[in-house]
Amino acid sequence: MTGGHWELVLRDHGCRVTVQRVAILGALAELRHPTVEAIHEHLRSAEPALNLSTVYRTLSVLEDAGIVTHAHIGARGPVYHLAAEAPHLHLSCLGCGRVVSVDVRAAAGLAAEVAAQTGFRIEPAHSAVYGWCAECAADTTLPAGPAAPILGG
Amino acid sequence: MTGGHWELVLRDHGCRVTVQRVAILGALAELRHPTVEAIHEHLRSAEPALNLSTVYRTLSVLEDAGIVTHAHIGARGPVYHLAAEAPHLHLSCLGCGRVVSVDVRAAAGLAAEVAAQTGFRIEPAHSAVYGWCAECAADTTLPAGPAAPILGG
DNA sequence: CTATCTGCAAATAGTTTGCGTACTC
DNA sequence: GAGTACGCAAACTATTTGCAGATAG
Repeated sequence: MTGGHWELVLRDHGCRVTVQRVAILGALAELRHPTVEAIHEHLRSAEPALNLSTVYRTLSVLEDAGIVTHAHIGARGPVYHLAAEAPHLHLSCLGCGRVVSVDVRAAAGLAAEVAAQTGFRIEPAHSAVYGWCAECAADTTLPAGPAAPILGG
Repeated sequence: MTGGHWELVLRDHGCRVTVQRVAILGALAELRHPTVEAIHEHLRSAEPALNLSTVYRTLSVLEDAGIVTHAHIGARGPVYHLAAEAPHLHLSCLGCGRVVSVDVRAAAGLAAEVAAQTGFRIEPAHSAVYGWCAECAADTTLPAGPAAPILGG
């Protein structure tokens, strides 16, 4: 995950190498599920001149190149991560907002059931499933959610 | 699903009854997974003076009252439906954008697996799973997605 | 009659785009 | 040196808010 590594990745995908692109890839490797704003904020110290619109444009370029993907998690807008990461399903906590990842294999049963019922082929890696993380589920002061689980267990 | 029905529902939840609220509830019953804009558009003929901001405010009120819920499906923003509908999991097609519903029971296996691995308690009814509907999955002219399924089957 | 709701218009937040300069190859 | 990317500022879209008149209870 050195700067040189990112140069190779960019070149391999036919992208020009720029300071901004390497910095943004570095941020993606370092942060968990950053929003556009989070990436920009994270790089404020290292690259003070980095413009928010450049972050948007760069993410778009990196995504087109297949280096990066995004998922829609909650109202906070899309979050980005490296395409090379092991594909994972995003669990978004309705209480604290944290995002937990699980291997897409956990969704194998769902995929089979959905395919049988509707012919729909799901892409777990692109998806967000909402719910309550272990801590928030234990917190009875939170609104409705945890008190009335839809599925037993 | 008569107008009178919605009056009762509103009163039962401590809400004032207005033409706009009844109309919006009617639209929610009629449309599948409407966005705010879709509701507004649908009611254009019946309630030409209905303002978009009223739709936003009304949905917020109805949601606070527990009559309506929303789910985040794709980049198109939140979609709304009646809380009384059978809870369902939303499948959002990356190709054509259509939303398919399946019973939350399809996610029982996923819920158990995720709970065991991470303690996370999922809320399938609030969630969106992306993928490709039967038609789009068969369409080889579409980008990346359908050609490379992550999960076999 | 009082409290709340609605329509209108302006404000705000998030994202995209045009343009001239700076940088990569 | 040619073509692309960047920073800046303005445009655009989606959503929220303030206010005065209209409506429900």
